[in-house]
Amino acid sequence: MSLTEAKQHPDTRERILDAAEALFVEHGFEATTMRMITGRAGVNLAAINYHFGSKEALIQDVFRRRLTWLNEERLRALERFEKEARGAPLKPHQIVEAFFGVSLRMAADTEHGGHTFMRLLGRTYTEPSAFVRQFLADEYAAVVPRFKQALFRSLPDVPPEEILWRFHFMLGAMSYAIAGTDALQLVAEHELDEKDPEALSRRLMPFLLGGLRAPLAGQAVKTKEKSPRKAA
Amino acid sequence: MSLTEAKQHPDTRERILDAAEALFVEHGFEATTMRMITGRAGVNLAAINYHFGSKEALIQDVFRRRLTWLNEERLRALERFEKEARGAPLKPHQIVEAFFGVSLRMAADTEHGGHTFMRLLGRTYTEPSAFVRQFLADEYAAVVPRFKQALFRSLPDVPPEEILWRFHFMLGAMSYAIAGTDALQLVAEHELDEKDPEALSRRLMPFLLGGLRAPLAGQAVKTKEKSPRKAA
DNA sequence: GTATCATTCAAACGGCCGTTTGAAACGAGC
DNA sequence: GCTCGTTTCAAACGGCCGTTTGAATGATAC
Repeated sequence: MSLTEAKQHPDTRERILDAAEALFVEHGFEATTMRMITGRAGVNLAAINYHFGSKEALIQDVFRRRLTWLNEERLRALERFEKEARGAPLKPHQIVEAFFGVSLRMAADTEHGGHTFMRLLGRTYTEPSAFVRQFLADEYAAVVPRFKQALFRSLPDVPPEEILWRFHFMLGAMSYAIAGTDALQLVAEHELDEKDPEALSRRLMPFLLGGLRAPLAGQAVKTKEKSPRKAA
Repeated sequence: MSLTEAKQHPDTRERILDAAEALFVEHGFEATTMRMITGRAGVNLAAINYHFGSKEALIQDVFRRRLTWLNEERLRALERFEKEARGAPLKPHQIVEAFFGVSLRMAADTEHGGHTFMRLLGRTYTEPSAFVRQFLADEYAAVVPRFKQALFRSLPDVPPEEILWRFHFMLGAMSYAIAGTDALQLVAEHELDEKDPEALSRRLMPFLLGGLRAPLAGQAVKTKEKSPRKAA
């Protein structure tokens, strides 16, 4: 009874997932040891293998816990817009909003770990480990084709291949934006004002749309001409 | 003499740097072991500690070997434009060309390892390891303020803070673009055509410029609503 | 109480890590 | 030839890795 003063164990699994998530962001998968995780979580070393089976399985569960919901939410947002449109092609800003807006909203949640997770996710797109990449590919299998198709319909004048590249560029911009302050300090030696995450969305979304709808590089843009400002 | 048929050792240091560079891209710093590096380089395990002192020092030398030149080249390109301009502010596309064009040109060099290095560099912006981040900050100390100043002058109507963020977004887009095919396969399950690196430049530069010059989010760009939310 | 199941624990396992060592091999100058 | 400084080599070092074990503990139902 009174022997254990703070020993309460409010779901060992969850404590481990939280600790692992934070440590993976800080140090990466390989550099994060089981002893670091269990130490931070305040549980026994063997708890990871007992509850998850292996370190690899733990990594996958860290992603599954939030990524499944995130992708479902992305699809729900897209479908909401498509319902509104009644069969008409969506506007680019709607598609961008459905995919990246949902992500940024999760990144804005600093209370329940959404921010930490989105940083991890951004870091992981470039993660080379084979099994992680395979895992991500599976998790995205349901959502990516839907957004590709929506973009193709939305921008019929842009070659599909070009659209895929720009989608990729947008992913990169967002990931850096969220992984954020770390790399940013390279650019701005002093803290860039607030952590206000809604502000990030206000900054990032125009950039993404500007890039997505930029004129194609059909011919050299370099000439002295005055870059024909095309109105949307 | 004829005893050694293929034993020729064309600079052990260089062989180690090449092997390490490639392996760091594939597996990350932590997951790449000295034995993997020396094995691939065909040199003795102790050679790394003999020639570089430690694994950490090797990592730094891998970067120094190319990054110093890259940043000097970036500065040279910027200064060339500034000389042309005779004191007038540069055009955004010139600044972007000076910074990112040089990078993309190095990424286009698949013969001498420039491509491998740029992939590593992109991966490393999000690298959390403290000493790597500190090292990068030092290496960029000479070049970043120059480009910041050029951008501020080039876009006097855009708040400096906004410019820094957009520079950051551009960095992210480029890094993903170069780190490239790996994360891209998430989006395009089949190979995206060529590896032609000049094509990447043709695709990326319009995107970057479109993002950089996108209208601010001050007011809604879209006709529908005015997004009355305003705090700042 | 006793039996049953899930969970926690301290301790140990083999294996690979980055690094060090001392001797062997090499090469240039004489 | 020999010397001397540089480079390579096989072998070993202590230490930490992810995982496993078997016993202790807790909770639940009878």
